[in-house]
Amino acid sequence: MLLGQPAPQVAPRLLGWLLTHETEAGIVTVELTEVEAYAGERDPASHAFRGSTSRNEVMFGPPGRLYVYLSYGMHWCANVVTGPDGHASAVLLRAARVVEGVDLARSRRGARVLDRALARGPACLTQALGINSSHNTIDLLGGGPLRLAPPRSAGLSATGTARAASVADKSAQMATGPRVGVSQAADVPWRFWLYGDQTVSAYKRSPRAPAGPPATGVAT
DNA sequence: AGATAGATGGAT
DNA sequence: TCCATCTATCTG
Repeated sequence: MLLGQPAPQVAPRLLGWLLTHETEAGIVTVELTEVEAYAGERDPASHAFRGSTSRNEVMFGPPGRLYVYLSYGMHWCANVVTGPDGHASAVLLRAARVVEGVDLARSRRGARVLDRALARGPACLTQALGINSSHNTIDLLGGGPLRLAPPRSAGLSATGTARAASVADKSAQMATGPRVGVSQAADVPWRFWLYGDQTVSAYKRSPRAPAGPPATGVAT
């Protein structure tokens, strides 16, 4: 199972995956275009670096669950928990394209927000989907109102070969670079995004990060 | 107990 | 560039 692997391995493969939230107001589905990997206890930038707390507890559980936390006291950010049960790794969902429910997403984000900016940025993404703290620990693979699924192109017959072909296509357009807003371990290229995609958030290096490698590079 | 940095986004 | 103002952690 893909999500049972460490976050740096899972993150690039989640590009193009679909996240759907169905509520009484309607359905919004997004296609992930930008993610970041956080490797848990061994990663100084991870919320789990200093062990389990009431906030990050879900990260230590089984993969496929959602970790929602409050950022800077006002924004919700969402992660997909990865790795085996007991290992706290997660993938932060940074940006996505709204592919279903554009009107509902805009009603949550603001009338004048451009389509491509509806879910551009981790907090915008959760707002467009209507995700908040009440969704923390939800199983994204459990067939509930909030679900994560592979790209449609990967398929109706979700065979290993079909999925592998889709991932290969994605990797051709994928770029990697340092994580955004992270001062620790700023040298690891654990941000992954679809190269040239207009829904990817603008790059900003942490003001405290040391000088490092170039911000972007197309993956080979 | 108080200070502060942080996986931010939007207005000025 | 500044503001809003939650959490976990560090400092006195």
